[in-house]
Amino acid sequence: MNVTIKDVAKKAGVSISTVSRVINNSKPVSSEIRQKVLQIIEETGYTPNPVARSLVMKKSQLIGVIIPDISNFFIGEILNGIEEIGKMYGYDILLCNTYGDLEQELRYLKLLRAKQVEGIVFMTWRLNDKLTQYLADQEIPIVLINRNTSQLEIPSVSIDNYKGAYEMTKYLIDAGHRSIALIRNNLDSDAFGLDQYKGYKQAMDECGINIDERLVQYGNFMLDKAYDIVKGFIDDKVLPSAIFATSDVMAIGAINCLLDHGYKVPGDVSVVGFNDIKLASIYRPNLTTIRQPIYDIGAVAMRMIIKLINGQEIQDKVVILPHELVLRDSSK
Amino acid sequence: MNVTIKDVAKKAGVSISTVSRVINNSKPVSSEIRQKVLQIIEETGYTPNPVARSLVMKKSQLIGVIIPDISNFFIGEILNGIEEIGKMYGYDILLCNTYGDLEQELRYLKLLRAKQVEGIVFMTWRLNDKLTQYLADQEIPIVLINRNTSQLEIPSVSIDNYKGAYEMTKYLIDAGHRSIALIRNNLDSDAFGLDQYKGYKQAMDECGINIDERLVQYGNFMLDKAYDIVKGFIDDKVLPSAIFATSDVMAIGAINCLLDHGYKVPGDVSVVGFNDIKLASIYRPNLTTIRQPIYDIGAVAMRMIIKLINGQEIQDKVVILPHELVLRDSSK
DNA sequence: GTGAAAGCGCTAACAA
DNA sequence: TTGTTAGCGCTTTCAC
Repeated sequence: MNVTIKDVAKKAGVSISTVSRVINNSKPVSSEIRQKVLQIIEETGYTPNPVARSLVMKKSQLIGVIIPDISNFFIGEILNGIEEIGKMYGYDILLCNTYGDLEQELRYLKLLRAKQVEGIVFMTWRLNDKLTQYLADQEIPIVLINRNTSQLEIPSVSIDNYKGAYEMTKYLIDAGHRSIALIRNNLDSDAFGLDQYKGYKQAMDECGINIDERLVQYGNFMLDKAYDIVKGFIDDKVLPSAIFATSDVMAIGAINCLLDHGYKVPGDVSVVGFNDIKLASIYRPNLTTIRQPIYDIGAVAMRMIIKLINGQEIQDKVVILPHELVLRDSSK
Repeated sequence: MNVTIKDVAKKAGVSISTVSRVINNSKPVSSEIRQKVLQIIEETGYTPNPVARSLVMKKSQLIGVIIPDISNFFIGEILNGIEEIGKMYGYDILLCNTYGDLEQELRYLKLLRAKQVEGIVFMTWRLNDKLTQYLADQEIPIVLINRNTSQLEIPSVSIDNYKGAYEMTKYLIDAGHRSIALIRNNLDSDAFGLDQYKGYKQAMDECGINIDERLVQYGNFMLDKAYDIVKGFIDDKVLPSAIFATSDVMAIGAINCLLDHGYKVPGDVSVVGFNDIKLASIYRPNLTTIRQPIYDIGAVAMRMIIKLINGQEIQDKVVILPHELVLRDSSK
């Protein structure tokens, strides 16, 4: 059996309230007694039981983190940010992997509340109205990652996907490309995917380039899917001079396909990505991409949650972090 | 305020014990009453408070997972296995990221016990005697990942690193290579690194090949480090015909360096890795490597912990999963 | 400044 | 089969 507050009180010859007071510094305690208690705590190696504490205080020092895929390169980096800030403030992380399944997401949202988590960092591939509404209705703080729900003002942190996609497309156009494929995700309910599409369209429109609908495809974040799409371009003889994939992983899928079929990148086709995950600069050719401050996204989200938990004021509920066009070797 | 067992009892006109019984199926309850209670639970949306439950039962349905780096490619895949099995058995995961720091590891080990986790899955880069002893002394189940501590018989799951390294080296030798560099990790306290070295040495010895000590270097799992090591080979004009890196990431670092300096892989130098992370077959050239069943390692570890928690018998405390030599395009 | 006692929401003897 | 009651380990009034 573990040592409890009772044991400490008995050994110190005081009441448990007194012990509680010295642990929490909640009320003045005469310094002699305080010393004595501290000494006993030291001797016995007593640690307050967080579960009991949770029960009475309805607090847990726990933050729930709901994500669609732990092994995803992008998410791993975000988690680092979340974890580090959490640790800094003494919060632990209850991790929930949903595989993007709505059922799971709702289940976890419920479960986490039951587990007395004090806040939730939520990330999903697609955000439909039902989910948004549900999130908005929660009484514990929730911060969304990578999705801004402009209407309902749920706290969120992301980059400006519209601008990012616009800049990338503009760069490609300025480099002389006229036929530019877009491999985007296939989730229409997904605000950021839509934003990216709008950015692409805007740039194309501004420059008076007609969008060839055959070149706008849904890749659904998957490497293999992107590979197949490019294979389709090749088979259909509509291979563009540039391919813009809205995730680095899809860009790599595209390049792999081109390489496998004897095309040179960027010699024959320029391929660019989005996110700048670690892999983007590991892979050869290095990926031209839009850099998101991935670690910071996690860190900022966590910082927000903690502020929210403490009832601190936050200026902007919707945080937009800066992005950056990174030119590397996969495009020209 | 949330609805509690009391509320349900009152509304159903029964005692809280009865409610508890229908929730847990712990004792027979007449079916009329059961129906009534179930109905009220449905109506009110009542969920038992796990914290209160934890307190009284000293159980939490929580398993602590201590790992050195969430964003590591290898670990992400392991976590998938852990998570999925955990979910299957109703366990949640308390995630702890240590960055391989011993202090953190010990701190978390303590913290997790205090949080009433029922078991711990532990993974670290290096395992010294102090830590091993500490782990062996814990009274809650602990399963080690990727390290087998033969002496103390702590439950663990990994592959046979000795054999894996032996087979890989043998393959290289059989392919005609005589100068084979080994880029290993630099942690001598680390059993599996040592095993890998032994496997390499054994194969070399058997074939009567002298090991050129200049070609055995410490890469510490880091891509950049491996890159620099190969740069060193080039500068020192001791470039071997094959490089065996004990992690895929290091192998990729090596290849990148070779590519950047105008060498062909595998034309000029064969490079092979270890682990077979997803990246190994995404990267071009595809990596020849030793495949570990990464997902399974996590899954099996979790399954073991759960058995241990339930006091079930487990045949082998030290589980060795099968590995496999995967021939791809980075070697010849 | 200190202690007694109530209670957080639940489970599990023990009675009935 | 059901209800009463005593805790689990802690914080927090409320007296003193």
